[in-house]
Amino acid sequence: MEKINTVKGTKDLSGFNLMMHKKVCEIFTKLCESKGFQEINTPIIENSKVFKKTLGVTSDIIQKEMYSFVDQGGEEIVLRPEGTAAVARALITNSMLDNLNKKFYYFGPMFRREKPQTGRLRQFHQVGIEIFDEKNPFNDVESILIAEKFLKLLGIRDKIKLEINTLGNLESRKNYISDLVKFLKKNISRLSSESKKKLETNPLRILDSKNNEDKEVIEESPKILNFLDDESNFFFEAVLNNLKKLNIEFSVNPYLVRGLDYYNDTAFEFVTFEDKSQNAILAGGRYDGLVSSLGGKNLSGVGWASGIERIILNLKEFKVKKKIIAIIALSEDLNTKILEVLYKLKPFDGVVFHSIYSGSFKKKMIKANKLKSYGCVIIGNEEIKENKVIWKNMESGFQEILDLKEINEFLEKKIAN
RNA sequence: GUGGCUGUAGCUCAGUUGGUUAGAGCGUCGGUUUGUGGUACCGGAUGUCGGGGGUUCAAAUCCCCUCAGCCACCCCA
Repeated sequence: MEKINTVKGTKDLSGFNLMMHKKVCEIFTKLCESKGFQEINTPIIENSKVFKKTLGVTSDIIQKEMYSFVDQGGEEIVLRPEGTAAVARALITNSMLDNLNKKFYYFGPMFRREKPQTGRLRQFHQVGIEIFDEKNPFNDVESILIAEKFLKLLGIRDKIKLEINTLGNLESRKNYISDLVKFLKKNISRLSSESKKKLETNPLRILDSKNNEDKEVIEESPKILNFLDDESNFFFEAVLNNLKKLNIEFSVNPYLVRGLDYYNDTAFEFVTFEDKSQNAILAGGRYDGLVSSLGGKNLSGVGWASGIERIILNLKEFKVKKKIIAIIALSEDLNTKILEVLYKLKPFDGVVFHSIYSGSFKKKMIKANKLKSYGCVIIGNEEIKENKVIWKNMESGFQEILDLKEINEFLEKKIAN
């Protein structure tokens, strides 16, 4: 029989891996809830317009990475490649633009048809936040602050640096791009062939090229910071000053740009220090035009998204201290009693009750041991006649007998230490 | 999408210039008799050598194609 595998770039999640996943989401959820964010859960399939109208026709995502299909009703459907545009769409769909609280968080799978590598999958998972509001630098800082806190809670902040830049408002950016293009055209012979193409389609992206020849040209090229108008400049300074006051470490990277069209002004990235390919752990920025480009009112926003798989790559193993308690009976005719006990037991935090039904008694003990049980509840033929069971501490080997009636209270004490 | 590397039991790998029934460690399973695990000892099982085709008397080993993973580019979280 031919073995059927997962689709390229997708993974089954189970066991330890799944647990890490859930842990990241749990930390994220708790943090966001405590800071007044509310969860939003948008569908995995969307009308393709949601992204085509917002991400930019020159972006790789739109050009070649979206999973799309025409459904039986003739509608062009895509598997969502990212979360921000979908959340913005949801606000419009559900008339939430005037809600008092427009801070949202989400997590879930995203889909992009890329060539898979470590930290780059076709189905990957993101957590993210969005703050929709008037354009206000404090929101930019708050979103960065949440990111900062999130990475700290995960224990990976020290592996990661924060880089920040501004793309300026539309006006500033337009002026900058025209000058940049002028300069690059003069030096076109020195550019890589990739960058030559981008000159026509997406000149800003030339700035973060890793090609050495490009880098030389880029160093000499005009800088966005010199093209900011007063408004953009004031906004960026406000963000930076607040970060400084809050003792958030960052460095301004004038070559940091965004791949998606809807971004303007603040752009930031949390990247690992190691010089690897998939080193952006968390990235975001401000988007003024997003909501209106989807037909909503003129409402600005700022937010970020982070790849769960990339976080996990940097995570030291979480220690899960789950205590396993095996429930076994001396003979198989007592298996019904196991079920009785299992049913009687109340759930304890961090405790897993594991019933074992088959094999000789010795086999069951071996199995309990292999499960790394903290203890065993043993149902013995003699003891059960008096409604008693045996408790065995698997670390010390010490055994005692207890009343079945008091099993919850008894175990509560045993588990506590 | 482009280029490079890799692919042998569940896992980590070994496999000599092509040459008999493809190996090790770990894990797994069974045993060392009674209502008690861990250590020790003994024993068993497992592989279409990623898949397909070709060269050859003979292929895990050479050639071609393909798939998957990894690394870089690209892109991005």
